[in-house]
Amino acid sequence: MGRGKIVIRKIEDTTSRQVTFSKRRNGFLKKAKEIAILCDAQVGVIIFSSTGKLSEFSSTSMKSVIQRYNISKEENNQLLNSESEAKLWQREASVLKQQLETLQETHRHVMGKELSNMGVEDLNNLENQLEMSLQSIRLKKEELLMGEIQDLTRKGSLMHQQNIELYKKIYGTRVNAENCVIEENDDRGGLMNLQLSQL
Amino acid sequence: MGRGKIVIRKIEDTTSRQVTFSKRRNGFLKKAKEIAILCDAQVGVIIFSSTGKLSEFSSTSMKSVIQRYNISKEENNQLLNSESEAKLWQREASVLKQQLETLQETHRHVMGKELSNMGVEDLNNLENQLEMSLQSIRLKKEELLMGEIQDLTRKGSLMHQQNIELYKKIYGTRVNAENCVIEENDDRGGLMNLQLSQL
DNA sequence: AACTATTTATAAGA
DNA sequence: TTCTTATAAATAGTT
Repeated sequence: MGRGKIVIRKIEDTTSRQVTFSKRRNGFLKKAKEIAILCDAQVGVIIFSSTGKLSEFSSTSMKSVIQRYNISKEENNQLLNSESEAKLWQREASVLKQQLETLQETHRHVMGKELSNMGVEDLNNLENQLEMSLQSIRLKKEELLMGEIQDLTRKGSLMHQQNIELYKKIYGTRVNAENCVIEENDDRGGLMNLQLSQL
Repeated sequence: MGRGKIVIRKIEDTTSRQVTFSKRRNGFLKKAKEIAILCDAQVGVIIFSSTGKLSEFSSTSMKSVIQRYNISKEENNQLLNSESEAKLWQREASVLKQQLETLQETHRHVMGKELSNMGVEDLNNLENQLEMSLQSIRLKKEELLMGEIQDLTRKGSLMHQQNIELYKKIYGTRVNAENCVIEENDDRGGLMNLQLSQL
């Protein structure tokens, strides 16, 4: 629709492109207005020129058009629009904050702080709980220590055995292996030294 | 541009309106495409017909157009777009969740649970902490109980005094007030009964 | 969904 | 940018 027919491809000449943009944008926005009025449609148009300048038209507020668009899309695929997503995370944060604060208060009580607004009954419960906890903890500690002792004992025996073997290798069968064990197996350090000094 | 000139106002006839909408929408979307290509513009078009049907065109993704639009608007007024707001709250929730989980683990340890991955050193610290907590709690409990005893004692004395006064009123000055106190002030229940039975 | 007379948009030029 | 104008494109009313 002009002096000559044109093909629809990017206009390379910058000036020409900007002139065409300006003309067509006006026509385009006019048509947007017309269709909105004539056909009672809700229309939103956003145009960024190649120079980055924003032009827009919306029959109702752009926000409401975009919101309706998002809702429309949301129905098709289960994607959330960022607005309701924001609300969702806000709620999530609020719930977490509440939980954290509750737990923090409980924790302070357990640490023996801020006991002012607790009754005797509460204090008794807390005391009993902590005593049970202590019992568990001591049991666990004992278990660990016992394990460690067992482990050390096992390693000690092993080393002791090794010592005997080494002793045998050095002194052959002439010496009774048992003779090297002077201090019995409650001094593994001594055995170790013996082992090292003999090699 | 048709057989006759028209005025731009809502077409009241529904069929006619829908036909016109359909024709103009096609032309409109075509023009949107053309300006995007010819002028290298970023274009977003959203149209809801009067029957609620969505038509759209966007040169890049609609999301990116709307985002750019929001950023563009954001520069004018300092409002956050809901997308970055969502990210903000998401980060907040993530931080809170982390804190909560850490505290929950600590709390479980304090409750004597899940001690498996703790060392002897950790268990010792925990034990000491809990013993200190217990000390605080017992102190507080004692304090409360002592307070309660004091309170009861005070109330008891008051009641005792009242009893004496009441006794005096009934028997006048004939009887020495002190005689009514048979069981001394370590049995206020008795005094109370005395008071009630005498009235 | 076609047709077509007419209006409208706009390309090129000034 | 804006105006002009020849012409392409869109479309109102009709079939």
